[in-house]
Amino acid sequence: MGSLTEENYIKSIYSLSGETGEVSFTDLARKLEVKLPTVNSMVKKLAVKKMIVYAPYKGVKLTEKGKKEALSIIRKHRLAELFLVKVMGLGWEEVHDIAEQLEHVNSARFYDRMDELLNFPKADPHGEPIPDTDGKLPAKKRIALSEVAEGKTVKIIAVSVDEKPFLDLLNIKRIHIGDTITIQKREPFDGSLAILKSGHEIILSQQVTERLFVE
Amino acid sequence: MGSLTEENYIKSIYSLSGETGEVSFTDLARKLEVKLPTVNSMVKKLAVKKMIVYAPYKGVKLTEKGKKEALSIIRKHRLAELFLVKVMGLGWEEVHDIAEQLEHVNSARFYDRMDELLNFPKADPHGEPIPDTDGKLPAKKRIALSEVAEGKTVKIIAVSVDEKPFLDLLNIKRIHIGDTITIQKREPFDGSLAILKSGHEIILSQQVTERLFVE
DNA sequence: TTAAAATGTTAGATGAATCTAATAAAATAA
DNA sequence: TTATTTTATTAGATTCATCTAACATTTTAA
Ligand SMILES: [Mn+2]
Ligand SMILES: [Mn+2]
Ligand SMILES: [Mn+2]
Ligand SMILES: [Mn+2]
Repeated sequence: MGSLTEENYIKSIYSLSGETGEVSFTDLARKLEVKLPTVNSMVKKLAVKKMIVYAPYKGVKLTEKGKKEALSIIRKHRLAELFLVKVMGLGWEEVHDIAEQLEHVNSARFYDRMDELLNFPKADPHGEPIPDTDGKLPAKKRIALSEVAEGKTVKIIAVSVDEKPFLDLLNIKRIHIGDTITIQKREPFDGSLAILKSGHEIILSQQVTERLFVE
Repeated sequence: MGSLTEENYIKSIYSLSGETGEVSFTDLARKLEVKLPTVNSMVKKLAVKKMIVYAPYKGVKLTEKGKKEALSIIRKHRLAELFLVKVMGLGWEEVHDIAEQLEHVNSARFYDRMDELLNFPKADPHGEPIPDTDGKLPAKKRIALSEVAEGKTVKIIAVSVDEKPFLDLLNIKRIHIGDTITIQKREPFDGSLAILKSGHEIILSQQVTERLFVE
């Protein structure tokens, strides 16, 4: 484990990694809300610690060690979020900010007890999978609601954003993980969807449906 | 709220304050495990922030603002300890180190929910009182077991040390908060006590009985 | 295929929190 | 009361994480 700052860099690099695993300095700087030279010097430090591979003017990429570290932090974050919802009775829209702090708590006992109390859960309150202790992530295929054809009935299994404004909107629209919905109509002009949930019609903009995942 | 470092200074100054409220730089440096000049510069900074009053070569003393800040951190620490024991099922000997981290979590919701779930508790797992939201501390008179006369029957209400080695020893001796015990004999040579707890004799050194409080 | 734009790097500075070495003041002991 | 010891202060350096300004490289577009 490195410093809080290092942990946040590792986590951000992980979450920005796409197919190739390469992450640009510009994207990292935006995500972490720091300037480019800051990222540059931190990246060099993480390279010395063998958390990432780095060569000048190439992007940056996590090593196996770095990936494991990232998944360990993500595990703590997601366990904490679920614990805050299930045990402490907080809403799914208010747990992310607390989990951002709890994910840096250094105590295996604390997280092992959470895991036990939650009965070794597989997903967080936003439907995101919880990595196991070895850093294994149960990959589940999921489709964005924005890609689903009219007439289909699907179950909401995850949201890809866990920040308050988005989840506040879903609360107002009464959209939750586990809901079964039917796509009634897709508006060609703006891509918004009219969906049916237990008899009620709900209108969702494309910005929303792109961030809702179903199976 | 200041930085994590500032919070730890405030908390240490509070816990070192005796009658007068004055704390020496030397004591602070020892408690925080830093050198004297480090304390000196930090103290100046806290004085600017009106958390303490400071004049060169005088000790340092918390202002009302500083005292409130200290009690708010202590409240979080003790609520966390009790939560870890009562809700998460950890032992009283392993919660202090985790609470040292949790006390810096910035979230009123997190601590309000703890408080509710624990039913607005008055004391932590070590018998220490939990300050309320306004920073009021229910002062209870308590006597060190080392001061109690032979023959008396008393109830253990608190321990003044919550570090693992001490609590591990109490666990081995089967001494817990709430236990009723009778002082059988005080050994004049070393001040150790033979006590009786539900029929069993337990020998406790003076170093232990000084840190056990009864009523 | 060169000019412009985007992206990444280097140099040098800053603030926070720490240190060591030297010095000053206050408290204690001879 | 003076000398010694303890306690506190100052000066200057270090490490971490950050910044701005200037420069270099790579990518994209004219
Ligand atoms: Mn989250
Ligand atoms: Mn989440
Ligand atoms: Mn404690
Ligand atoms: Mn305690």
